[in-house]
Amino acid sequence: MSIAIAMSIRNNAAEFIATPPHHMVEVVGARVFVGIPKHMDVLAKLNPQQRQAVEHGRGPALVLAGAGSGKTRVITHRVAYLIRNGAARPENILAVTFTNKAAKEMRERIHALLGPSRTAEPLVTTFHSFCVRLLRREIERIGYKRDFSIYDTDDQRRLMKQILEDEKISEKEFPPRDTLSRISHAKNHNVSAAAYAGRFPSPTAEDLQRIYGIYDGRLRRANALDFDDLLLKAAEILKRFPEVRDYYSDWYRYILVDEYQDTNRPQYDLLQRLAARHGNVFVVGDEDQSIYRFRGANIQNILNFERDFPGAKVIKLEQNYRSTQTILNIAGGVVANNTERKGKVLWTENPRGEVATCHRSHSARAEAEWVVSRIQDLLKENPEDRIAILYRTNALSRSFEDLLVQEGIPYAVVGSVGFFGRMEVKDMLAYLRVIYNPEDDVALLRIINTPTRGIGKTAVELLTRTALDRGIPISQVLRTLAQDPQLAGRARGALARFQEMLESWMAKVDSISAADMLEDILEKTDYKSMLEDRETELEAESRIANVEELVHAAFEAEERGETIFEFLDRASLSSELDQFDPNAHVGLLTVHSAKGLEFDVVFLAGLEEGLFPHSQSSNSKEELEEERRLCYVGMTRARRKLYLTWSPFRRNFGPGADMPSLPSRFLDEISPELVEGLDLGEGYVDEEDEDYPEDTEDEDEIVVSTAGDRSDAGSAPSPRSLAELRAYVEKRNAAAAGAASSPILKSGMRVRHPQFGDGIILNRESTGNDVKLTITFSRAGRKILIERYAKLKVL
DNA sequence: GATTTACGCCTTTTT
DNA sequence: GGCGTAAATC
Repeated sequence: MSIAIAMSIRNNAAEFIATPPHHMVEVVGARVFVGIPKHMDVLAKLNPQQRQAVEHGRGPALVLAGAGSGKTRVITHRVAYLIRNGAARPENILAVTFTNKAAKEMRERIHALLGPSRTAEPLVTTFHSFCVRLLRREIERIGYKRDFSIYDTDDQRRLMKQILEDEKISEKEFPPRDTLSRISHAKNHNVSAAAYAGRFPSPTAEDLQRIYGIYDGRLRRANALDFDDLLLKAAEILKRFPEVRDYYSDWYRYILVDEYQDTNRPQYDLLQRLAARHGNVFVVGDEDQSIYRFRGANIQNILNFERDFPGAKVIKLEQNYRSTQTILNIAGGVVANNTERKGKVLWTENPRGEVATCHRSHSARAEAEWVVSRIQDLLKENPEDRIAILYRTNALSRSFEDLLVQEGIPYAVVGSVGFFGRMEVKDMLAYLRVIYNPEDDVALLRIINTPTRGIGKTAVELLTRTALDRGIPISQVLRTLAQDPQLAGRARGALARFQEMLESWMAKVDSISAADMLEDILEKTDYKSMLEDRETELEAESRIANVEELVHAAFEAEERGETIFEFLDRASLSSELDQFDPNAHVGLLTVHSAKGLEFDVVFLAGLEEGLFPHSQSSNSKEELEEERRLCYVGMTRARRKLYLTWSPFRRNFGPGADMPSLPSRFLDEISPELVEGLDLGEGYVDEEDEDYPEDTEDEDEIVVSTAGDRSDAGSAPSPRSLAELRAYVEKRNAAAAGAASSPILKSGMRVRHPQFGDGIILNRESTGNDVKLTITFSRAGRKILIERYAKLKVL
């Protein structure tokens, strides 16, 4: 019966939306947009166009906002304006972004505008997060249970591999990644499994259609949704249940959308339906920054907005506040070569600024050396600068990272596996998922023998086969099989022990917190000892620390009053970009992940034909235009100075690997007078090459002192792989942070916390590996913190 | 069942 | 060149 208990709806995970007040419509019905604004401060620092956008009344509006023109500013100010003028109560405003990072920033800025004493907050969130919230409340209408799981790409891949195996389909013929991306593509275009072959004819369409159908069926049976489903199912509910649509549409009277150029079909449908009752859709976007076509983003959404939302007001923001005129001219000159655009010309009152610098290197290594030495000079001159190295593909980060580590320059990188993507963290979360949604077969298979507990391949096959034949979840098969006398004793014993463990956790589902549950899982499974015998000490340490940090995160989530599902949802929807430290002085990231960010100085690296534009995205005009927009996005991240680097002799793989590369065509599209060093891009071999002997840097190889410094993170690195390199950096940083804040804390001490402010330690107790501190903060009240993670400063 | 070796691939990826 | 997966070993 434990399964039945676990399936019952816990807490009030779904009660995220307050009941709408009866007088809501009256509030909104008042004419609030005429007359003298009572709150000039919200409008004060806006230019006329921004102000016009912020003050827009009801009905659809499209703000075409060029790079650096105050896009976020317009949205945040408009939210504040609507609230201040009484046009809407905070809780009736919905602002949607694409990234958690953007949502967080927006929330903070709105908060700053409105001040603290608000009872309700506007809902500022991502599309996916919004859908999850809606689904946790409404999904039973379409036959799922409220405690559904969210399948990330890794889960999807596991499921797909399982399906291919069950169906005896070769992975060679239908590579899981590829197949999934086709399915995703279909979903992003609102094409169901049943309609697949009709809409996307191809020699393998029939097979794909079948696989797609099975995949969807399996998801449903696992009570699971993939990322695309989150949008699709939410949109479906709003379509099929007009009363639900009207409820949400009445509730969210004002809808604001950031980065509208990146919306896809399901997102568009969602907006249409949410706006059904009022049409108050205020979207901000820039067609020149549409760079997610490959993920289903439809640039037509922004190009056709006026057609789709009749009577839409269109406002252009063309004044740029970020960059120098030179940088704008460079970027503008490149993107002007595109045809699929509405056309904007950015201008700025900022100074003309320095010309950009183009530099050609004889190898990737030399490129990195040049860039890093420039960075050292720049930081010497302006230590407060924030500098970014941007590149088209993640593979390019390696040479820069190597050198930055060697030179001891701290940097932040997007592109490694984020916290919630770590194997050990995912394992732990999979345990939770099974406990809270026992139908989640993918999660169950992930942990059934992790750590190993004698449930081998044969046992697992028996389980999956039976589950498949009978159309029931594996957890149910497990219960019968664990008691089946026909099963060999040893296997049965292992299954029974695992089953009992699950049973005991499921029984506790309503009585203990996620953090306690995780602790219990760690203890019963002895998970940490599995991590202890890893190849390197460094790896084991880092993995164990991650597991502990997860427990801590669950603990903190609970402190904030989050439900277990809110915690799990956040884990599912978080990305490594969220962890990128925007205050780092040197940032390494792909141009894609740099969108929405800005830096004082930008190095745009790897500007070669085949790399940028990428050879695999140069097959059509559309693809090439997207590459060009990408280049535009990269260039416009820079405030003050832009560096462009390329190398004809980068080691590249695939066909034509040993051919020298030509400089990127985007370099040719820049007016020569705006860039120094461009002329060097003419040929790929010239006399200067003699000045660059290969591997001049051998003497820089720092010899690791061998005298018992194994635990010392200060020793020079000799890591082979990127992962090792990053683990090393992580440890070095942790060591530095630890050294800076290692005073022994005691009860009665006054401390300062970065978020909670000043407080006094009431109690300090050890619990196993952790030291828990009870602290009363004057501002934030009483909190319980883990000493290791709380970044406390003794006062 | 775990560890080792071989093979094949190789964009971007807000969620 | 390096990584992840898959068969091939111990």
